[in-house]
Amino acid sequence: MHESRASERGDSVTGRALAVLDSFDAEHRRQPLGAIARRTGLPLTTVHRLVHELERHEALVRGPDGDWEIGSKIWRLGTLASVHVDLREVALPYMEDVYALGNDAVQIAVLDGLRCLVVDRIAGSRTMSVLSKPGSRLPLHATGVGKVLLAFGTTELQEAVLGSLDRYTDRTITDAETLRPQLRTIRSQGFAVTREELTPGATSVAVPLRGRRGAVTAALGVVSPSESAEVSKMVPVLQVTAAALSSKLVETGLA
Amino acid sequence: MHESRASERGDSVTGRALAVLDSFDAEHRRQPLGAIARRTGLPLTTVHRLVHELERHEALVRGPDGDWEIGSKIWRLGTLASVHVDLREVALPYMEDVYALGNDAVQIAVLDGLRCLVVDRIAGSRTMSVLSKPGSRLPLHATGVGKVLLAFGTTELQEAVLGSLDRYTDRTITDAETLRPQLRTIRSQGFAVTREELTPGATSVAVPLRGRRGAVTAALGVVSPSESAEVSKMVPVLQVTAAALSSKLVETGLA
DNA sequence: CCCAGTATTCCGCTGAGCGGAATCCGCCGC
DNA sequence: GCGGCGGATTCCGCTCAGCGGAATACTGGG
Repeated sequence: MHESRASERGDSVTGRALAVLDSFDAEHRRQPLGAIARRTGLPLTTVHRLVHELERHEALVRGPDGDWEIGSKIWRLGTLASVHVDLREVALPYMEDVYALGNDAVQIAVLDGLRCLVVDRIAGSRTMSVLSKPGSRLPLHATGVGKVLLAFGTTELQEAVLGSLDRYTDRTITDAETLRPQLRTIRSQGFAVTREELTPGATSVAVPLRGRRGAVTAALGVVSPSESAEVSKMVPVLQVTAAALSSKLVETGLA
Repeated sequence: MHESRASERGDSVTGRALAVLDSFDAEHRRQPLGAIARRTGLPLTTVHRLVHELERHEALVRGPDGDWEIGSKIWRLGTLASVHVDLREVALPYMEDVYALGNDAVQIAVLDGLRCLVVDRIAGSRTMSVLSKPGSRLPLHATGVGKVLLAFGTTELQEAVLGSLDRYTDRTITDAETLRPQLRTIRSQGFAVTREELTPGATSVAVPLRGRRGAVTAALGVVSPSESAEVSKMVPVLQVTAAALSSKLVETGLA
């Protein structure tokens, strides 16, 4: 299926270079040349030329074992993105405050297609290590922050997500008719709770963050071990923080 | 001087696309098309084609005002870079601990050419707001973390940096013969102090972080208002933390 | 040494990329 | 409303940068 010239598939050099970068993810942080070629579907020679060109411009670096990985130039450019500047940088002190109040891991996420994108999390050395890392894309229906984004999302989003609900634990809600009223409750009560729906042993609580025009643009949540989770304590802390943070986000211009 | 075809300047499409991305920095986070063309030196039409291609692949986004900015795809890819995964993610809990002990802003940095690259910093809502943001590139000779990296850097690095020492405040050391013995002291005592050398009112203390083979690969520092800075208290906290963190960094493979 | 897998090099071919020029668009001042 | 200006977009003939199959080199394990 990869027998025709790249140009016959209507892609540009820029597109192909970005496809190379896009072949990297958390499970494929470091890759040999052949793996990149296989994952992109591009001919080996093309990938070979592209990775070397990307290396020349510091977008990729090559480790001592010859494997390729994303270079710090990309990271540095990424710190200019709105998700970093307008959200993460603004939210971080507030997340610190939430963390200081309960020593529970704190995270923020935004909507990204049909998933939520974890923007950052605060986790001291004593908190849960299962917490998803920045850059992770999580299911909307099985995480606190995801449910918030889903509940306050468009009808189209909800229908698309409810159309296929994957299972992660035996607590995951995979029945649309069970989840739909939950979303309505989340909307009205202004917070979401998930109990071991993505990860065994982890309970999370999340609230919406609003940007300009009051639109829900992100979600703030905490994740705790289920046996020590204090939902009724977490909710007011999160809601007060979210109100202050939302004001700040309006100021700094998050869309 | 931009009259010849791009190809006559020996650059590739990939290189030019990356030059477009590279035209963005903290002072030019959002740019109109013409500004990108001016800053890259590429013809307007070329830039026009490239930004639209980059937008197609989510590397750039366009704001409501028509200006271009870095997209979250780049940010997400950046979270795969070693500086993020192997350093920042590992160091963050330790930085939290340092912060919790003194409420002073904490930062980590790595060497990047002849400057230091700020990887992250912890600053609650009550700490100094002049602290440099992730992705900032600071002078080596005028910051605590920078001096550490310089002191433990190669002779070539030191000579290159000592060759031109810019002034930032009236406290900045711009005389190589004053700085050189300082670097030796930093090496032997294992920490660096700067007092208002980059920013009026800010004192910073920093210590080295070591990766594999004991090489200094990063620096950990705190920044406080000069009137409340307690250097003699900060140093042991930083050094103990750095020892623990360095062990961790060896484990996780930071080069 | 042999083999298999991986990375690199080679090179004739051609259409993707080039960019100056023309056109369109939006905003502002009169 | 009009004109001017700055910025963005479109057009299109031209050509060499990019293409990728094939050959070659390299590396590691048996």
